[in-house]
Amino acid sequence: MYSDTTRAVTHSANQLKPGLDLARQMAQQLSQAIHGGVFGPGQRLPTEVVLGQQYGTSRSVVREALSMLRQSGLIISRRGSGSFVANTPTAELRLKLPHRSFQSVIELLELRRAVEVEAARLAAIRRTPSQLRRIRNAMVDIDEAVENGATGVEQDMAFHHSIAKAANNTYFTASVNFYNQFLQHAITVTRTNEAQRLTFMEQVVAEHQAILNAITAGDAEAAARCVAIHLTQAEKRLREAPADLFDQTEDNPTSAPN
Amino acid sequence: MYSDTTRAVTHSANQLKPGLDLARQMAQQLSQAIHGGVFGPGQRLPTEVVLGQQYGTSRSVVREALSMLRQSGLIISRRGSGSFVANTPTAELRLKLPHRSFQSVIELLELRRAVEVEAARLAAIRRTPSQLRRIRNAMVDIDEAVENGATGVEQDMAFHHSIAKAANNTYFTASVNFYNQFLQHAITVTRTNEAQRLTFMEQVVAEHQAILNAITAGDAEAAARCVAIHLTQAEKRLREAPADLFDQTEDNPTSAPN
DNA sequence: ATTCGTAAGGTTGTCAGGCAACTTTGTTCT
DNA sequence: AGAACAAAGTTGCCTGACAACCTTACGAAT
Repeated sequence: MYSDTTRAVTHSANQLKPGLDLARQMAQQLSQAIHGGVFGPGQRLPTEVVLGQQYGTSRSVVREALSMLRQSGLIISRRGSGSFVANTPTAELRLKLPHRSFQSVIELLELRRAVEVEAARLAAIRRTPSQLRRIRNAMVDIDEAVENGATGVEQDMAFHHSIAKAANNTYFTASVNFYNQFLQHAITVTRTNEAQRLTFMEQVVAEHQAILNAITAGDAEAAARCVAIHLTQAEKRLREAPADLFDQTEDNPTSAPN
Repeated sequence: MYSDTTRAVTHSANQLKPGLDLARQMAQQLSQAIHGGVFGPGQRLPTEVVLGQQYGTSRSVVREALSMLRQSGLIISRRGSGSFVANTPTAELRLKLPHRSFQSVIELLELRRAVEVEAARLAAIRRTPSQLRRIRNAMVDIDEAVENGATGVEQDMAFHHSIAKAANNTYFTASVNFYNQFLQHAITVTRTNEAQRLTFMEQVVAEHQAILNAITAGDAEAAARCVAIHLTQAEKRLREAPADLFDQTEDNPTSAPN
């Protein structure tokens, strides 16, 4: 039954540069092989010994490489049986985030704008009535929270989340959740900018309202435009926030030895 | 200088249930210790041998545990020096994706369009001369690969990667790399659609050329438009690919032994 | 013929020891 | 004091081995 895997040829180039990071190289190649379809979902891949022979490394390296893929959720290993490609492969986007650096927040905002503008465009077209209701409710929640003296940041996140969900595309919601997790701090900074708090909140409410109207009307282009404006303004508001709430250190050679 | 770590007592309970997943248990405990502040950012943790003694395991288990933490971005290991707690925490976006399902590929393409359109817009404005050269080279590489009978998928990925890089925003490059990892298979499917291979490639080349021209000219809106067209067309080409190259099954219990 | 048990082989998890490459520290020489 | 050198420490990688577990095949009993 396992014979088909044994005849699996050396699946192309398994050259490893002898220098360093042997395991990482191997993991990368294996990952590519899996994503490239060389090993289908559920399929058993060669044993650790065989992999070691194919790549010309010892079993230690193979094990560490497999360990990486395992932790990435790409494969599942079972003692006595073998390592199998996961049936629902997962991929991870790992971001290093000095999440107090001003520049990194700006860059993250740019990515957020890219994703949420498109999300809004799709949401305007695809939103179901109940999804539209959820968006509307989320907006009300923001007002409520602000009136109660809260920053409303959480509710703001929920608002954007509801829009992403209305796009009816799993990846958009996952991405938006991911980004916002880290923008939360930055936005909180903006909201606690007491000097301009009221005018800021007025702007935010108006911009949100415009987005909601566009999505309600089913006007995709308008929705996209409104979100773009909203996030551009958000960036502007962030730039006007007190700078000392961020770490200025772009790179910190002492704490980050190469 | 390292004396403070050596005097580090057995930092609480390092009991491991002897049964299974020894490395995972150890990684969990170490992770807890780090998050709990036992090991501060930048601090060196005990050597692998010492850890093995403390936890009563062999160095193999220690190395696998550290490998996990390393891949989680929690620590950084340097040969000859030791393993150190990372100072910049990382976060991960993890997507489960039935990567052969047609619908999921379409959805992923939508997200890709969102990101890469904006990336192209930024690239048109921010690209340095050398980055522009890299994009141009990547395009040439595609032609070359195709002429040599290859699918050119890898080179295509490199092309889009170079554009993302020219946006000069870390998060864009990371995201594009992330998405493309999974679209590689799908695009390979399209490219191996022999029936329409030539006409497809002609289209692709023309679309790439248009993108390059817009970025070269520094025309942000045109660049965005061209990428949007390119990816919309890519989706169209994908839809015309033989359907039997995908798994229709949303979940496949036979190939997924629990 | 089918079912069950058992033995054999294969595979991952863990252990043990060792060497090479590299880094850090300490010492000696100028 | 500064530079060159020696020594010890640490991770990356290799080799070999055994235990726990799974899979398969074969034979015996029903």
